[in-house]
Amino acid sequence: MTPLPRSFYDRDPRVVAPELLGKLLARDDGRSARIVEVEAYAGAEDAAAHSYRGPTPRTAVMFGPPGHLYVYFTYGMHWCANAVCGPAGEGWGVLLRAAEPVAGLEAMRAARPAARSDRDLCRGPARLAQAFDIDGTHGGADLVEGSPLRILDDGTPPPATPAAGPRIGISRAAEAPWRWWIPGNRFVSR
DNA sequence: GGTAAGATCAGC
DNA sequence: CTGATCTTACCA
Repeated sequence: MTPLPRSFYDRDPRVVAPELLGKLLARDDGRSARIVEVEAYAGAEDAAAHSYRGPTPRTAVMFGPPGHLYVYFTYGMHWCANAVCGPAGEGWGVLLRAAEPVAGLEAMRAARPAARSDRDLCRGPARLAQAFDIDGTHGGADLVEGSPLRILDDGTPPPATPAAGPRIGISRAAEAPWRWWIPGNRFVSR
């Protein structure tokens, strides 16, 4: 159970994303969930990325050092979380789209009263953020040390053959197959 | 200064 | 399928 080191994140998000499958998102209060679905966003070469047109106040964290959390607010009500990747300045990141709850389910249920079953606790990027009580205050949180949030390696390897396909909910660069998930996993959002 | 679209979700 | 709800970024 060791936190992923900074070097893990310091690579292209299209390499990092599939390797994040099977890792554990964890909070210092005991909540943890196994990551089963992710999407890569590739900065200046990716028209679907928030960072596509360069840094803005909102996306500043994406252009900072890797291994930090880029949290954004969307649709007037939802927070979503990304792991910043690559060298500072690239604007690369991996959106955490879905996870399988492992521990601290009580706290997740309390954070997500709308969830109809445990399957829905972390099934979708905004649900995942809500289950972990992630919001704007966690923008820039260090996933390696010094914040309540971590991504841990418990020895579970990523799938040998992850499923891949187009990303969800975007209109530009909609063809790029930069979404990865654990094949057959029931906690994947789609 | 106005406006359109948005890396979504829940309920009908 | 649609309404909710509001921030950001882009354009005039």
